[in-house]
Amino acid sequence: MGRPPCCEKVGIKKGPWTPEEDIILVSYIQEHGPGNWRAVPANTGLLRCSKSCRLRWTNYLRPGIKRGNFTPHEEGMIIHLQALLGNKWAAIASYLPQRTDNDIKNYWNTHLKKKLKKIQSAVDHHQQQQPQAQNNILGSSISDSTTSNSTHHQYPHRNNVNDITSHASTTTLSLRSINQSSSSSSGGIYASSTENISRLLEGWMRTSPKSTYANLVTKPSHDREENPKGGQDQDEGCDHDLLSHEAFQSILSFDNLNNVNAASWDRSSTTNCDSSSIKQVSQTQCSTAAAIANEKDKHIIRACESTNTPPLSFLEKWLLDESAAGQVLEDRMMELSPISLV
DNA sequence: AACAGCGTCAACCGCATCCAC
DNA sequence: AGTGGATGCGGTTGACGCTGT
Repeated sequence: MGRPPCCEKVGIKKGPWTPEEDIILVSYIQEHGPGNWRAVPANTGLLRCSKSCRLRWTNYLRPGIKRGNFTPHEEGMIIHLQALLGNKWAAIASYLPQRTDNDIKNYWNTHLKKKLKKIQSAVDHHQQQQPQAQNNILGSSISDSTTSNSTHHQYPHRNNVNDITSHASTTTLSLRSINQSSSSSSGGIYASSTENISRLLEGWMRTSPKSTYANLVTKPSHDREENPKGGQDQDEGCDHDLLSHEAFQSILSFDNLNNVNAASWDRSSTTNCDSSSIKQVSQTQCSTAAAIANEKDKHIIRACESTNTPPLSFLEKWLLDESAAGQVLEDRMMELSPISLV
């Protein structure tokens, strides 16, 4: 007998979320924090299944999400990480905290795959024309990033080095030089969505000024930080102006939802530190790293072990070196390894 | 202007994994 | 150790918008 569905299919709404539903969901999560998704539809009256609520939150409403316009640096990181981890989108997303796994997956499938294919075919074509020159190009670009280790070591899940993505180093460089007509500019959908929610809120707040969400949007962020379980009783010093679009955006921003962040980022921290795939990769790579590390690396690994913090993985060091030290990655490394990297 | 084809991306589905009991 | 529920993840789908004819 198969497993029962995660929710009753009858009476469950499907398809795109409305701004009203978004408001209800955000309001509920603001009050209770993410998690216990099963309870969300029951407690909010949303005619959505728990999965759908979770997905909507993690992929769309969660604070700190950046949409559209992938930067060349992000592209490079995705290409690298995809080559290294395979289609472990959640793991990849943990290195790009502002991006969701869904976003990255979509971007990979719609943009990067094609780009790499194009580049690969160009490389192949070039190789046929000038095999000697091409060997030099590939040789130098790969060795740039792999030092003395084999490609197989760099991309442990790959067996077939002919896979286009196994040439990530090459393609990354190629991508940088070709430099992208980059990126769909589809942030507009989100923007218009939040505008809609903002507009809806205007009317909604007029009728229910005492609502939790009204408290949320008018309460100074420090109050919320200090009173993570809602703190509805401390709204002195803030007026109750209607919510502007900008204000709504700021509500959804990372900084102003700190009280939820601890919980809402459970997903991201999960993928940062606890996700099995990352754990596996980190473990593998740490042992690999230990084998080849110089004194500095060994120091870092030892320090991580002694402080019980996830070690700065070989992957991260490699990415940092490779990606010209993206700020996000650096920040993440500081998070993971609160030890001096000197 | 109407239509077809294509690209994009939000959302769904089903399986995997985790976790409490 | 086994079981079942909850959650996470990755592949896929379908609606929608854009572009070319």
